[in-house]
Amino acid sequence: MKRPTIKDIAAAAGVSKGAVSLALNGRSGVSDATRARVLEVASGLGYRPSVTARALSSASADAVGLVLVRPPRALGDEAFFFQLIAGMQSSMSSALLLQVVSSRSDEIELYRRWWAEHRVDGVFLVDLLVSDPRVELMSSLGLPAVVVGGAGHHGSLASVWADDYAAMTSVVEYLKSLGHRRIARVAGLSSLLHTVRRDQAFLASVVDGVIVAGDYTAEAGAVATRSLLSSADAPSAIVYDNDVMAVAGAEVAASLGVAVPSELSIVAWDDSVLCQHGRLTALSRDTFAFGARAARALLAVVEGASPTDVEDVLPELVVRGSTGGAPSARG
Amino acid sequence: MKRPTIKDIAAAAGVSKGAVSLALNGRSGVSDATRARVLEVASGLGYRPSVTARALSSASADAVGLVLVRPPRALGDEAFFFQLIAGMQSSMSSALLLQVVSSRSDEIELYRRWWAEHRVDGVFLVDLLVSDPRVELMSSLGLPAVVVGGAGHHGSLASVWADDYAAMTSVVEYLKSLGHRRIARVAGLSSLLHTVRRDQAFLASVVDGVIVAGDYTAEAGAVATRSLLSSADAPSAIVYDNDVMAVAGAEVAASLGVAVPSELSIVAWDDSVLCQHGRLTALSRDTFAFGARAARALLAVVEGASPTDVEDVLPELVVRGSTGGAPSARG
DNA sequence: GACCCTAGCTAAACCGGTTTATCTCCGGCT
DNA sequence: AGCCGGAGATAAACCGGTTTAGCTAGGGTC
Repeated sequence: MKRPTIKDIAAAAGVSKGAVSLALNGRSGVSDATRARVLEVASGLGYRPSVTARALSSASADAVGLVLVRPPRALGDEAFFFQLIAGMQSSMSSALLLQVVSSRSDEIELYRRWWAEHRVDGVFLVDLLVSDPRVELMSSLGLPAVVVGGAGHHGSLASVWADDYAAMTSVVEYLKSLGHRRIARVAGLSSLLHTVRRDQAFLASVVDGVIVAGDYTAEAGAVATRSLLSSADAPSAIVYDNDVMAVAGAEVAASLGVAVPSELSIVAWDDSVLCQHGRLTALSRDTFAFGARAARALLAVVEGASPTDVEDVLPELVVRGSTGGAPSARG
Repeated sequence: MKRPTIKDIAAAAGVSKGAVSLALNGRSGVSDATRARVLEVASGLGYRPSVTARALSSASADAVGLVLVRPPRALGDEAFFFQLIAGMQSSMSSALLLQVVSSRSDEIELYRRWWAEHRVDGVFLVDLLVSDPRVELMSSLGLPAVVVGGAGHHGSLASVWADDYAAMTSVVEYLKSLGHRRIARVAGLSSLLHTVRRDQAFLASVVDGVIVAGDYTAEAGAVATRSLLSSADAPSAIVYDNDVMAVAGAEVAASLGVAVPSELSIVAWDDSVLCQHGRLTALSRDTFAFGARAARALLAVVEGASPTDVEDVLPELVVRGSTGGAPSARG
């Protein structure tokens, strides 16, 4: 069993390969009559162009790429990425070439390869680093790319981003309005750009703050929480950088006999089923829509549009049962 | 900026394209001296073969495919698939071509296309239907494939599967040993093969059972639970087909004032952070390892090994706080 | 009627590999 | 000396498209 090629169409329609190519791609150079005949023959034979062959002659590859740098085991728990991918897919007709690698250098190498082989039409850049070599790489390669979730304005690349600074400020202001003074932040990986942004915003608006490093795992959330709550000047509120750490923190608090929210307020960054069920106040954003927006931005760039910065709507604070007035403010 | 091609290597080494190809692929036909020189030149120039071009001449595409049929929005909540994908990636050096489509016919069309274009070396088949046309399709196309999570023994295809029948039986036996007689099952999509298998096992081992259809969403879990608990002969135990429905069910029970586990026992199929946090008794399997196993099976088939059936370890029942003795058995 | 243009098409090169047919040279055997 | 065989290499075809150069026929212009 073999699928028809452009040669078969040509033979069946009694024209040359070149004419078939022109006809199928809607380009001038063939008469309307010929075009019609070719199209008819093509659909009659169930013809589908081979993206592989097409990519070889430097046209579209009909796929976009996404490389994730991460220990694979850890990936499965991060609903964020799957939501994002699902959203991307919803706005793309092409396929997504996904690969998980373990080091940043492998990632760079992979992007180079994909580019050299016309394997993808463009790529998404996620987990932007503070000074990310990929931005420069994309520009020099001329590979269409969109930065997802950076801080906006990355060289000449398109980007889709959310204002983490403003979001963090709003969270802190909310906690301050409840009377909290000593507030802790359990941060994400410090190499990531958005972590730094959130750190900055946190320190700028907080009265008496402390930042503990974390890595998005439940373990990190538990360890950080335990150390914070057992210190002499324990905070009355903790802001976690993701849902998994927040839930782990809530459990540690419970096990230490620290009541939530009367003695400790908890806020999670990124809402999820986990937060909903744990009744945690969370900073919610529509990751699916975010992914869809990123996909549209990438497709636009691939099609030659000039790169734009799209700012996502500000995440919304969903107040549930895990936040309340500061202990001292209640007397 | 342009990457070196095989032609550049040939020119630099002073040999023909063909010789370079033979040398690089370790095939006979060139002398050791020539081979060494070619390899040296190639690595000196940082040469990487183009998978695109290679795929065109009917060799490896260096990618495997996975098509998910699903409304994209729903996808993000299914941690199962992301875990699976993460596991697959951990055992593969090649990329994964992922596409989400909305209909079964689109899925079939996509597999045909990918095959026709040598775009993938093989594919994973998930969500196997009761009588699935894809099995026949893969055989007729000669496209290497591995059935993931079916019932084992699918035509001539390799498969990686878990014994859902035995697993369901063990769950029911466990509940029976606690004194439960009237047991309900909130099932998954009835078109899926494993749903049917679980239905059969459930009905075969239960004393007084009832099955309600669901679709893995929290809404379905809530609706089913509400209707079960408000009926005249409410069950004393419910087995849900996934974690999301189980958690939703637990919340409905709480809102109706039905105590868990004293008045109602709950078991979830597939463990997750959600179950851990909700203290739900769950049937746990290592989805990540499952994915890794599937990837290895696919690679083996791609490399020409004869298809094998790999049975995964039996899911293990993790007993937490949501199951206990039946009300009547306690007096 | 000679000339030029253009529409419409074909032939051929090209993309970057693999594979096959062919050609040359050298050594061993009788 | 003559013949055969095989190693080592090259040229060329091929995969399935795109793209460019070139050819032909018909119409308009002077």
